[in-house]
Amino acid sequence: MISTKGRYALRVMIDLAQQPGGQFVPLEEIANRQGISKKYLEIILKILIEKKLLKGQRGKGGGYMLTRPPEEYTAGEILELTEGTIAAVACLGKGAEPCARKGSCLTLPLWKKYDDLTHEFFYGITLADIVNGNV
Amino acid sequence: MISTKGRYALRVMIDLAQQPGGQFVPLEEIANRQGISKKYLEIILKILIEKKLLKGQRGKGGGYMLTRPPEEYTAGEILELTEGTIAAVACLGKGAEPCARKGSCLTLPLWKKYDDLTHEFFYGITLADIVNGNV
DNA sequence: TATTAACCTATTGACAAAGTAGGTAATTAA
DNA sequence: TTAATTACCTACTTTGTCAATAGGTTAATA
Repeated sequence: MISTKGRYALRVMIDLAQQPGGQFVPLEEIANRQGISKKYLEIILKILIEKKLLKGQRGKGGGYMLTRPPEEYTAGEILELTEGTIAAVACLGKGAEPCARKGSCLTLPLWKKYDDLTHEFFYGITLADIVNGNV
Repeated sequence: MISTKGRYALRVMIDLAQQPGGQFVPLEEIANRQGISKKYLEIILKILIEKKLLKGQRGKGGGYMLTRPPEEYTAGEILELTEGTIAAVACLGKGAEPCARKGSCLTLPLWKKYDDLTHEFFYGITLADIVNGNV
């Protein structure tokens, strides 16, 4: 299940995509609009900056800004970078230790198929799609 | 993410579907074959019995047995009954309290679409499909 | 120099996941 | 009738993550 981290991250990115581009938006504005605690948002924005999805600027007139146009972000990218993984089962997660039953596991094909489906779905949707109501 | 509860439940159901029908299989056998602790399996089997997916019989010659033919169980049913829900986000889970942002949430359509996709996928696969390698 | 606003480290409380422990009740075979 | 078998039941523990809070530091601007 997608946690608040990923869900809030997506909402923040959408929020920023809806603001006039090329200028910084303070955290406080985003937090107020989205109804999310400022302190908690900080943590999420920090991740998004580390992953180069956003850039930040300190001091007066500072805030946060997208680093690319909205059509160049996918929902999959945002979710995977904030959640760590979007795999449905642990054995398919990033950096999972190899499962001993791998060769004989009858459920593995099922999880693999679902995993592919999930990735195709979320990586096929851009921020622009969401903002423009094409989803 | 699907927890061990749901994943083990699915494996147990598959295991039973692979045994000769019409006779009880002791928990110990299942646990040994699947490499799952007996005590933990008990908890999972208890749920499966409450939900009528299995029946149990005590005493010598007792054990667990499917209540229907394998083609009449879906993966979705097994996962949803053991996990509680297979929704990707809390606001779509079973018995979720209504979200205040529901009307204006741009991410809701995304989650809803993924939720539909997920349900279609798992409810479209039967135990028989899995056992017969059709997945 | 005061204000704004991002950045940083640490801590907390609540909860669930995953599993353990030890006993009780029912069924069958000797 | 007794012993063996096996499901069933209640309670506990351990570990970890989620979600958030608290309080301070650095950088940029007016």
